[in-house]
Amino acid sequence: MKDIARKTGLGLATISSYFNGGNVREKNRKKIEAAIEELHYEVNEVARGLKTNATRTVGVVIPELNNVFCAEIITEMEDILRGHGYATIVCDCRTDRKLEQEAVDFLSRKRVDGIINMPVDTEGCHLKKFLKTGKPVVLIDRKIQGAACDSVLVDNEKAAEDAIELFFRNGHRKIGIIGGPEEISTAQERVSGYRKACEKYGIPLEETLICREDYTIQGGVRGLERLVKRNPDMTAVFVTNYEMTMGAVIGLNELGMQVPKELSVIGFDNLQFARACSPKLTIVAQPTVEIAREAAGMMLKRLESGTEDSPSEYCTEKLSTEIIMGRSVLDIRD
Amino acid sequence: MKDIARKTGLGLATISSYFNGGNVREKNRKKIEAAIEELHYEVNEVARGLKTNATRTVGVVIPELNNVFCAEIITEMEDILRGHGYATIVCDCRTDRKLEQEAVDFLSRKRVDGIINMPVDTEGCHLKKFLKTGKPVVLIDRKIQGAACDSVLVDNEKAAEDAIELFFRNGHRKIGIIGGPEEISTAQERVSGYRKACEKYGIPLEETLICREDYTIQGGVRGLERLVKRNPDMTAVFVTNYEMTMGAVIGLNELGMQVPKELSVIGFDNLQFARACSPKLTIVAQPTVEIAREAAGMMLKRLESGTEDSPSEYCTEKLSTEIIMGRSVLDIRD
DNA sequence: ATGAAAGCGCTAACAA
DNA sequence: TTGTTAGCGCTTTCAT
Repeated sequence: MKDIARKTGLGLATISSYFNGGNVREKNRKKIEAAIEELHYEVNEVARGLKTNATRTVGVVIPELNNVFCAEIITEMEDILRGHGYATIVCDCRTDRKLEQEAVDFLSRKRVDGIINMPVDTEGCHLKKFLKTGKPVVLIDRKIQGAACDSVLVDNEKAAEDAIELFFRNGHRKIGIIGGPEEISTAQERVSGYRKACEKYGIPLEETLICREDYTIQGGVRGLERLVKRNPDMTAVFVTNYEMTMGAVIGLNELGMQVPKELSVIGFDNLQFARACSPKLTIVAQPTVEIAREAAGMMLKRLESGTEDSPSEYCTEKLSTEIIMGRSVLDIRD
Repeated sequence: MKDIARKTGLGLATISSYFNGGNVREKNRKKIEAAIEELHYEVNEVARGLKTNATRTVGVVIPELNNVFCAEIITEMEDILRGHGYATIVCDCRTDRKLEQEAVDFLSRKRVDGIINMPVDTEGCHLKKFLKTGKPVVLIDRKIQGAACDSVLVDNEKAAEDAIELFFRNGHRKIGIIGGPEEISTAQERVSGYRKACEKYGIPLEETLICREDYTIQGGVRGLERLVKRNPDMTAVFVTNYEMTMGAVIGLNELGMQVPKELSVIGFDNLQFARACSPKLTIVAQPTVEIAREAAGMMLKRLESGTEDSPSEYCTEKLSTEIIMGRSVLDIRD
């Protein structure tokens, strides 16, 4: 910047003013532009960030980048944030608490203006230090009890209830579920939705029909094999996230079982994958785009409302899922 | 930092030295640590970056985050770079040249130490300015003619030839191909590999068997429908990337066609998806982990070799693909 | 509308 | 080993 000041004979303040939309005389504007061209000048955001104490960057911490649900949300959020002049730093913590803590600390040292997080640590310890800075945090997908921040969630109990209801209406009474890890709130809710629905429809709860896996493809394969082996009379299975759904389909495939003749299936998320299954898979789909929009919107609101709001009014948005019909649920009513 | 200097009665340099692994007397080390704790101090990487003119951050620019091939590579690269103390800023440019240019410029202003890029602009215009800074660039997956940087590629011609050879050995002579966009080097190579293989095996080339789509799921659906309609006697199809493979499977599904009885198929990438198909899909798989390792390794080498190397010795690594057998290729020899 | 000067939080060269 | 000091590139009063 000094160079361009020298070249144009102007003061530093004028150049700075030029870059920040201030008033600069037409003549000087031209001169500055010429100098920029000649010197290949490019603003140094590092220096600007130091001075203004704002990096116009938001950090995103997620358990797995290599996960369609996360990837879809991030893609959309990034678009929106970029549209408002904010950059995004994505950190994938490999579903590891320690790496998650490191990611948040790293972003904090990089002085991001806010963090959007799909938490692995359900206690939220990793966010404590960052929250003390007064900068905003938005949680997505999983809640943390008593966290001082906004959240965007999905009605997971309802999602599971809808799936069980669909099975019930088609005559199923022996319905298995491949649930997620005990400590993740979405997994708790989906399994409790299953339990409540069974109760509601008078379906006897059998613990052998409930299995917990780890939200991975391999987990889905294992879960399906286990359920099938333990419950020869089971007629339907509900799988509670996308990776495990893919795993369950692989398992059925490798066991040579026919869907829906031998087993009815309702999966989770990823419409395109559902379409690629034969027959087309019926799924419960989460509104990824809306989740992203909502989260980005909340973050921008905090960021742009100059001063921090009163810390009491943290809001929690709960979105609805939707069943997308395929042909993987057999009507066995006689 | 000043606060902790005041609190401990030490000089700034001592504190700085403490943070940068210098020698600090045990007594003072203790005092500093106590002060850090008390003040919740955290290094300001923005300031450090300004001073040292090195952010220990590498930028990654890719066409789509929401793409398994990209996501797998990024996940692995991030891990490696993090292990060497480098952070990663990922920019998804939505397969848009303008956004790609903006992403590179953004990273440049953020003063990243290097950029890893899977280019959309095959001319490489977007990198020109950044390359002038003398900082390293590593290209992955797609080459750019005459670019002053390292590249990690895959032997795409060989990949296509292997697929066609497999079809040929199983008696197929009417083999369709769903190719990618004309301007992308991988797409060119995969189609030219197909042409060369046909020549080699004496299979007459028919232009109606070749269709070009855009590497998306919808493109795959369209391509498959088009090929099937135009070539009633076609017995096999080779699909040249993962998204289009999924699309082709969807198309086959929705057309109610049996694989491999009515049509043999070889897809591309994503073993898990191939396993989920029924029957299991035969695919050509790219070595994503190796690509990531190689790219991260090249970047680290440039970054850590203090001074820039002689600009002549840019290297290009070419990795091999592998066929993973499924049951989607029918032997029609009589 | 423009210029001079202070300072953001840190590192590094030099001196003690 | 520790302290002093200058300065990284920018923004921002406060004068002019």
